[in-house]
Amino acid sequence: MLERSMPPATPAARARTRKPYHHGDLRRALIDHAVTTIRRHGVDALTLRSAGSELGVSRTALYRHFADKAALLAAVAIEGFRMLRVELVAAWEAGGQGRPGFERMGAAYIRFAVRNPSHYRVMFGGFVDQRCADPELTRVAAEAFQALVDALQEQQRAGLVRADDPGQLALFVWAAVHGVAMLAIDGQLAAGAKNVDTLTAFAIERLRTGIAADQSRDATRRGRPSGRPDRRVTPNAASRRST
Amino acid sequence: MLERSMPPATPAARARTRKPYHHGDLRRALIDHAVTTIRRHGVDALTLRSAGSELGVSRTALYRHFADKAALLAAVAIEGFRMLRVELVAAWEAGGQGRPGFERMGAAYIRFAVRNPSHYRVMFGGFVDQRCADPELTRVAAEAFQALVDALQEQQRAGLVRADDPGQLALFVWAAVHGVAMLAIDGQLAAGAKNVDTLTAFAIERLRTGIAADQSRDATRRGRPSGRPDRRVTPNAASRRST
DNA sequence: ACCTGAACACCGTTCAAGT
DNA sequence: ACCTGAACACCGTTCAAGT
Repeated sequence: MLERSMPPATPAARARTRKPYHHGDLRRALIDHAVTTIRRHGVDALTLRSAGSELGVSRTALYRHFADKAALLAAVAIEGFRMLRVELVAAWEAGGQGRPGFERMGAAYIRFAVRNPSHYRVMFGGFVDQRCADPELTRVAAEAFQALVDALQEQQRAGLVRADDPGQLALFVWAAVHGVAMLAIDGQLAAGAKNVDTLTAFAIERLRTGIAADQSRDATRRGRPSGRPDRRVTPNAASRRST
Repeated sequence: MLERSMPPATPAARARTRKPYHHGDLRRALIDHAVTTIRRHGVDALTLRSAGSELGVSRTALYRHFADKAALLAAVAIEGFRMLRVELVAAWEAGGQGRPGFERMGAAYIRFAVRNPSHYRVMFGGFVDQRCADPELTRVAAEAFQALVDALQEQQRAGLVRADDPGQLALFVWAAVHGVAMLAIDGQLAAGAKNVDTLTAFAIERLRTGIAADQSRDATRRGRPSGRPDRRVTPNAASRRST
């Protein structure tokens, strides 16, 4: 009764401490339920009615937290992009950047998709309509993409990656890794993590070769030490991605 | 009346010449309607009821031609894989095989997706459940994939592509080109065919570099002429894809 | 054979009504 | 504020009945 008569001042603080009608944090529970259901039975099996009854609330209670079903899926996608960005940056830095960092980053991308197939499917499955997408979703997606652009630009400065437009390079790398991730979570590869890991390692190595600065030739012809940066790089071209 | 009293002997011939109740070829019309509707309003907008009323038949008439809605989508996917394979092989041969053939093949893949986004989305959107998929769908998908494997193996024999497992190589190449295709048809690229063409050309060139046999070094070190095949190739490893 | 129309068991969403 | 229950306008699918 006391905490009810003295609610916290800010909405954020209130959201953290409120004691709702029937549920602790229905918004959170709805997102978790969506993730679990999609993982177990596919995105078609996610219905608002079953979600409500599963969570012990009415089947319209969800409209207190989300505008509609698409908004619930958008929340899953937003959470996914945030997680993905964190894991990509962590892998890049844990690998000490450079070439091993790039390899770890690629592996981290596939690992994220395999461990969070529900998030990944919603993020890239086209369930959130492009035209009326949540601006927050657009933002976090761009931020995750930017982590890849940043890594490529740093490698360009280190002379590891060829001096093409970093935006183009990033789109290419993302497309390739995304394709492998889809193969992995769609069960198109023979069952078992072994084939996924094998293809992942193979793909990242071929990718790295494909975008590598022409080291062997350059190193031979110009005798430039590998630590010396190649200044033909045009980092500005990457900061604005064509979207 | 005469043709009714003397029906053709085989079911196939009968299907070709029958004069149905209300429609010329309802099966064909349903597939076309599905493709048009998906292109214009997305796959969610495809309902059996609207299809029926649009085509002037009852909303259950479709069950005479398809087991259910998933079977209709499977038919779209099957048609798509057949078309894709034909176009891939045609591009490979029109390019005179080898390196220009490979480049044309990659461009043809993206072009197919851009020109037939409905087919492409159904083929790879996960609408056809993996577990109870039509065996015909599995077959035509494998045949389209095989066109890529064949092209890679021929390039291996010609010393153009490195001597890795052709199945792995094909999975990697397909994943990358698929990712670009998805970007292209999902409107993730800035509008206009120019950006699609630019990214396509860029991706194919980086891909080719990534999977190329180590020509420059080999040619220099071993002095082997480019026409001479590299016999380290293991073509057998590719004929059975891990599925 | 091929098609119909009513019926069944579902959906997402809205909204007046409760506490 | 937050939740409910009835109602609305949809689905895919089944099936006895028509021609």
